[in-house]
Amino acid sequence: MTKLSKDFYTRNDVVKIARELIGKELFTCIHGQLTSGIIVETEAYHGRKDKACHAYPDVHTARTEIMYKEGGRAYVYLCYGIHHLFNVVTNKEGKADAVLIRAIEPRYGLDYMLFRRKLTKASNKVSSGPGKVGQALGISTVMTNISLLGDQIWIEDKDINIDIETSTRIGVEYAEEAALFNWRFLAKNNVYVSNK
DNA sequence: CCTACGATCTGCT
DNA sequence: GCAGATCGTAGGG
Repeated sequence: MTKLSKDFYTRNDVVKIARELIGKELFTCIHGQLTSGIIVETEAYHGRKDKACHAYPDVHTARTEIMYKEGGRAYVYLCYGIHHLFNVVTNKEGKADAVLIRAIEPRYGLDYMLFRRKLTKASNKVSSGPGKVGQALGISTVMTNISLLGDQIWIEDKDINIDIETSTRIGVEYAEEAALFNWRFLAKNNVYVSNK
């Protein structure tokens, strides 16, 4: 088994982890249904130091409390009332770092992902954006805080090598200087990365 | 209690 | 290209 270990997630460099997650395979097994995809787009959010992060400057609420916990768990929240966005919590307890998974290239269980997405034919519409990833993999806010070392959501290293590009993060124009950080990572020339 | 708005997506023009 | 959907979260009264 090549499942990523707690040591991978608890390191003190969320930007590096966001880059390293490109090319890893994200799995969910929900109600017995196994689905997976290669991660092709991520964004790093750096806790209390990052104006784009929900925990900035030191916000402790029922929602954000999950990000302050030890790395290696899921942070899932509802965006625009509709979309369930999946993040990987990283670093030690108290830091509130997380990586948003923005796009995957489907691998296992494509038919079931199409069903969840209410689509009939395969295309990049299945998983080319953070809301789509959540829906395709069956992830919802009730799964926030679950361990990534368990058997519902986990990530495996398949030794895949991918050319990586960087850019500024999407949808965080309000975050002043933090909006300019090149903390978005994407697989070069991959059709499953999100638009814009 | 009440209000404003968001780490988005879709459908229509 | 743009408006509408849709509701939990956070902050203020």
